[in-house]
Amino acid sequence: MALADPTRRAIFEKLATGGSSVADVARSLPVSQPAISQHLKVLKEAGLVRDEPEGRRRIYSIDPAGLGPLRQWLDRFWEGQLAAFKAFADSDAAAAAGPAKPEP
Amino acid sequence: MALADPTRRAIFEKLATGGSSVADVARSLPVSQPAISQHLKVLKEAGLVRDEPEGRRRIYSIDPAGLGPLRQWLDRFWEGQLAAFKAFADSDAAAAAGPAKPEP
DNA sequence: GCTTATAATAAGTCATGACTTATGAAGGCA
DNA sequence: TGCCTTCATAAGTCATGACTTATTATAAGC
Repeated sequence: MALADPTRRAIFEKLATGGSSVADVARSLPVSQPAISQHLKVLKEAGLVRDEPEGRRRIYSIDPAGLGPLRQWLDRFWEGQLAAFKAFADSDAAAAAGPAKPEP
Repeated sequence: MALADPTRRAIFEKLATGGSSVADVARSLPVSQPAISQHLKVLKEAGLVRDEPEGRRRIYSIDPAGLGPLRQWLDRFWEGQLAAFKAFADSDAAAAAGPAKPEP
């Protein structure tokens, strides 16, 4: 998971507010510029980020094409949780704790 | 993030199909029993899993009380993505690529 | 041409954490 | 009580990866 690292999530959220140059991202975080470049490389390979040269700078921004697969991934993940909840609802523990939700 | 590790996700998904003993989980994965116990400890501290003694075994299962916060976390996270998408929709790149979604 | 700004790569350090084997603790059963 | 099963903890190994400094490449301005 490319978004497991907190620094990478911070970079991602920073870019969520709009495209930024590498130096701009580096200034907003307590890490060096090469570290930012390395993180951006990972994010780019994961399809979550795109870059575009602008003069001698390079503007990074969220890649909207990557949001779809990410969304699907999260949805699939969450379906697992719902299945788990259903398994719980059908279990004895649910009866003991009191039903939090009526059976559909 | 307690679910960053793939082994821990496998354990979580295993428990999503129903409560299991530690040995049962260990049999379903190519890691030793102590490793499973250590992972379960992390998941338990994260509030994602609960345990209950049953005889000399210990049954672990998804903690439904932890699903709410997890859901909120995912939702907040995804809101960030939507904001990013909106930022993209308002940008020049969106105009160049063609609007994927009309402005609300 | 040369210098400066910006970003990527190289190379290496270091902490984190996932895993192992060995051992201890506690419950069920003869 | 002693034995066996089940799980947790201790202690240590080892790989991964996040970070650093140093260097290289490309674009802009003199």
